[in-house]
Amino acid sequence: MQQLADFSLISQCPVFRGISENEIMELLNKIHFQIKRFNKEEIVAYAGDTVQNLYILLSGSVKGEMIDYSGKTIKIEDVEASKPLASAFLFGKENKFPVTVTALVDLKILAIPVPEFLKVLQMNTQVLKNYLNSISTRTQFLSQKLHFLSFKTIREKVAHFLLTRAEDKFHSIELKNTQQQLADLFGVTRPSLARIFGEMQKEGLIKIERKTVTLLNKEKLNELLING
Amino acid sequence: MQQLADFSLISQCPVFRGISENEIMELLNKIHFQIKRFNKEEIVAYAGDTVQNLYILLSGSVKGEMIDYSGKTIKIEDVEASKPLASAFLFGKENKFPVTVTALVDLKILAIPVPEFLKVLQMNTQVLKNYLNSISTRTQFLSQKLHFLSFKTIREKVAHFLLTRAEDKFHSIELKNTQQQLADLFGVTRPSLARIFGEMQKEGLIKIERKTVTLLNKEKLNELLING
DNA sequence: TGCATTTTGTATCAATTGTTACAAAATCAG
DNA sequence: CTGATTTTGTAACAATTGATACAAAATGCA
Repeated sequence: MQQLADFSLISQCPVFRGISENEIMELLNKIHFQIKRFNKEEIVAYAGDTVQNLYILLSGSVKGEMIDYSGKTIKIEDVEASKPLASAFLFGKENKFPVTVTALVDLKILAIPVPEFLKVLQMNTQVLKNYLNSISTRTQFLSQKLHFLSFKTIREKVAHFLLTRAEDKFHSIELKNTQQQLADLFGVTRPSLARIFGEMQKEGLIKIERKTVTLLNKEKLNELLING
Repeated sequence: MQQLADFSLISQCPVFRGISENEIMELLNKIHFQIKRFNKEEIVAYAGDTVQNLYILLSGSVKGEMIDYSGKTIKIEDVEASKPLASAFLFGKENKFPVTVTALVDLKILAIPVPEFLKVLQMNTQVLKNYLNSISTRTQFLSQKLHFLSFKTIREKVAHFLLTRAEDKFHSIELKNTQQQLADLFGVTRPSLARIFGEMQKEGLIKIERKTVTLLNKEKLNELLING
């Protein structure tokens, strides 16, 4: 009975999405795995530990923390059921936990050893696709974020943001965020962003009315990205 | 004969590393693939095209370029035989060429359709491992770079760099780069970096002799990362 | 409508970094 | 060793952004 509930949870995990509970049962019957239980506050994995299993949180939630050189901990992120832990760190050169993982409540974790998970990937095309899509999407997200961070000045970030939003043909954009939210997105202060908006408006690059931004000179906006 | 030369090239590609040419022949016999030829200057793929094949450059080299809004092109990177093209963009939400790919010389490309490549991944554990390792390593590289960029001031970057290099126990580091190279790594100018080194030395955080940096106060260096 | 709250525009000053320049120190080749 | 080249230390000034503050404008709600 307990097992049945688990399978239903597993099917909600991104890695097993689109697969029936019966199929999941069949798959898992063919491999070795463990269901581990942790009590609240118990440490699930230490930062630096080699990742030897795919861990899927079946119930409860965990926090990820980094430990600095003086021993203090800094919280990084929370993960809730039924998501995998460190799924981007199963393979590759640095297949180690980037953070120390601690149970926030009593919880259960499905642990599939990497060699067994490889078998699953080879047995089931859907799981293979799911996993490849998941880590690829993550890579692409990081790539975009990195590209965005490569713009150093606020002007460049704004120009890139506006040109990306405007696509090819359109010349006006509806902002759905406040300046504060945009500023957070760009990693700058709100007054600094407002200053740039004001300057770009004075220079005739854009026109701002309420929440609508009109691009008056796409060519010059684009030059901002290239030259500097 | 031509085919044999190709297989030898394929075996040097990261995705097929560790697999004998015979095995590669057997694998490829079971799937559909194409060997495409492009003339110098011919466009292999346009930015935005959906990536529908795994492309492996068998001979020659290509350049990747982005096209900006005014139609100008900016060179991004070159790829030479026998590397894959856009291998991180076969899957995921944005499985599109991030750049326009142009042949630098006459060249040959092995094109394996994604569904066929999935079959290869399921038939051969080594290829599966190679591919997972390759995109995971890339993700981890991007993660680290992103983490590094999250440090805003030069002081933070230097502190993080020094503490990471010093590991846990050691207190001195041999710099193997010039200040100029370090400055490029940090994305700052050389005089700015030198200024920070000077300041940190005056404050008693570090001591610099020739190429040796001694960490005099790890705790304070660490505080730089937390507080600011 | 009228009032409270949120958002925006703007100003001033401080902090950080870039730019440019130049000389001292270190390294290298002959 | 010596002279040429590279690397480093440092200074003065400009440019950019952050921090803080405050009023005007917009928005939301009773």
